Amino acid sequence: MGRPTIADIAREAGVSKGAVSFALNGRPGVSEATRERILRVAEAMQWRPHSAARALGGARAGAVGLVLARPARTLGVEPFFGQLLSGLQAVLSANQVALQLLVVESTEAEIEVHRRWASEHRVDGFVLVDLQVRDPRIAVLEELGVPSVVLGGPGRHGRLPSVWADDREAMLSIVDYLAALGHRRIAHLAGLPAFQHTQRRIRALRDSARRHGLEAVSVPTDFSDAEGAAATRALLARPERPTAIVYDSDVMAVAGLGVAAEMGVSVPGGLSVVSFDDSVLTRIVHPALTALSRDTFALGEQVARSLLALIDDPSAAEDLRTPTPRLTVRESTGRPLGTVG
Amino acid sequence: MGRPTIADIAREAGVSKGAVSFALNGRPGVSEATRERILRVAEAMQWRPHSAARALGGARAGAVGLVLARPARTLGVEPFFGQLLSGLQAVLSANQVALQLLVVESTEAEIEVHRRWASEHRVDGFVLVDLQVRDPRIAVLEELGVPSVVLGGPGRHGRLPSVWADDREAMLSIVDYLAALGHRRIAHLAGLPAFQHTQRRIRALRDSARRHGLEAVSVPTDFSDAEGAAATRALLARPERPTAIVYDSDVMAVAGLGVAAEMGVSVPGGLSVVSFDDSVLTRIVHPALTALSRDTFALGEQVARSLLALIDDPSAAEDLRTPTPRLTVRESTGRPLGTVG
DNA sequence: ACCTCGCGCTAGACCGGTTTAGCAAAGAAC
DNA sequence: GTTCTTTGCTAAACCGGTCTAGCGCGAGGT
Repeated sequence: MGRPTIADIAREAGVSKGAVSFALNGRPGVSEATRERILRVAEAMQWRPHSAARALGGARAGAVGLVLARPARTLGVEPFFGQLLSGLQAVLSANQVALQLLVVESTEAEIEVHRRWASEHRVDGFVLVDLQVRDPRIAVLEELGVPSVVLGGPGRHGRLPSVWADDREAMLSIVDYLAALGHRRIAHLAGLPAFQHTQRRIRALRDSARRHGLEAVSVPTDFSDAEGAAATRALLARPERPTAIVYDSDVMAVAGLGVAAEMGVSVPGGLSVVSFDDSVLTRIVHPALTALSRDTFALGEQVARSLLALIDDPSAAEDLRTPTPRLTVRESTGRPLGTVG
Repeated sequence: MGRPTIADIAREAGVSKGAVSFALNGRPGVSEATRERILRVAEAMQWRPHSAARALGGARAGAVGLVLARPARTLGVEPFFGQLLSGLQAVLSANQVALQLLVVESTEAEIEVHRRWASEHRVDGFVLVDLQVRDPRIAVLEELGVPSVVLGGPGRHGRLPSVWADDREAMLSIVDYLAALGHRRIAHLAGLPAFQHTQRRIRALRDSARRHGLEAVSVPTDFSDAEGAAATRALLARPERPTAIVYDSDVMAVAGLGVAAEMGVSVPGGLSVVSFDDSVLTRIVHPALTALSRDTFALGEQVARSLLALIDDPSAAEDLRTPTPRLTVRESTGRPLGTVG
């Protein structure tokens, strides 16, 4: 005999299938004595639910989906996703919910997967990341009616609830700090312009620079180390080069650090470097990078909690703001040369 | 009406459920004309299979499992896993197979998840990584009878097929290269001693050093940047310090580079640095690191292909050797100071 | 004594597919 | 012309759960 089914347990315990189902799911319909007897039998026979059979009865699939639209080979460069995944898992697995992960090449493919998984009843909900400026995924997920949580905000995300951190405030704190050190020309190596958070950071920098009365420029990139390095090279080659550069990702920041070394620009003497993302990367390089620290693991946990709550009660959609990232000052920032303390 | 079922299609096309099933799965039992009519109707109604219903009939679950036993917060530090995941996905998703991912804290928990997923019929097979010296997971998976592929070898892995690269050969090529440059004292910052590949690399270094008649020492670590840095500091503080260090991971290598800078040891003049793993990390630091390059993405693809083949035909278990990693020389290695070319 | 209620349980429909047994009609073999 | 095969299809069982309708029974109310 293969795996025991509830029918086997029912026979063994001398009750009906229905009674077994009630007992195993802790719902009324059987007496306490019978319930215990059934549980003992189930335990003895090492019974486990068959997830497909459960999902078939219109119930939960017991899994949530995360689809990443990125070029296939670039995943794993960003420590961010590893951290996020770990956080998601910590909460999901505690609730016996599995995570279905898929990496695809484009947003169109991602939407197609959303449709497929939803209609195949493979998942109970989705996590949406990399929110774009006019994100086509929002409407599709709303139409599909699958509970979904957006990571990012507070921009437009339709009726889907989001979990977000205030990166505008974060950018302001960076500029305040650099201005206080005496920097007057700040560059910003931004990420993909299509992302909402890229736009928010660019705007925040512009506003803040105006208030402080200093020069600031944002250069969009594709988040890759190659573009980060190339853009840094271009900036440092200008006659009036910036005394500080803010990088939107730690990979670009490290690449920038390499370029500075290559061009003989000392850090932080000749150039201050700030990373908008913190990870082990920022600590293992030399000099260690000043960076915005946020608890990505905790962020993942929060997203998972929000999604599970939404699945339990689809009417309870609610945005949730997480703590604003704090600036961790390390060795890569200082007063620009020529400034007297 | 909700999602269309094959019953709806059958009614619409004027045939029975069975005929629809035959037609949609491309198997004999219906005429070509009927098949096309059914396919057109299914297309028009936007029918999608209900994965749970399929899995229930004793058929495939349409998913494979990957369980990682690591401290929750450390995932994402190693670019290796991102690459591996991408490779796995590329093949799996082309075959409409999903990947169930879970990160757990210990090997015991990992085994428990294997048991649960297998008995819940959630997955059709498993990918096993981080092969240990006497790995308790092997026996469990063999007992469960779930198709599984081991990443790593050629050590003991029972009757489970494995996909592996020859890291013994790889280590030999590193030592040959360093010896040719004139190095006579080589250190090796190894990974966790419990891993099979750690042991193989340590043995390979010892054997090779003996043949070349040079001094070599392996220091075990936990793969973390912290231990990598600490061990490097200890090595460089010795009176007779090594002129070259081989790091088992790129994260440790970068951390070691930082320590060298901090202690005023020039690279590659005072110290040559080699990383056993290649990723964007080794290229963005300065100096760029000489490293063993293997195509981790392709490795993931191969593992996925092997697993799918094994699921299709469980008797076809076969080990598969992938190309030996090749040494990519960059700027972090050179002749030791005091050596005349 | 009768009706009502709630409890504890059973029987069986149901979810959406796959698969098998079987049937009618047409074609082939003798 | 009868028998055997093959083709194309249908009906229904089946997978392993969930869930609803309903039944027998003892307790409580009148």
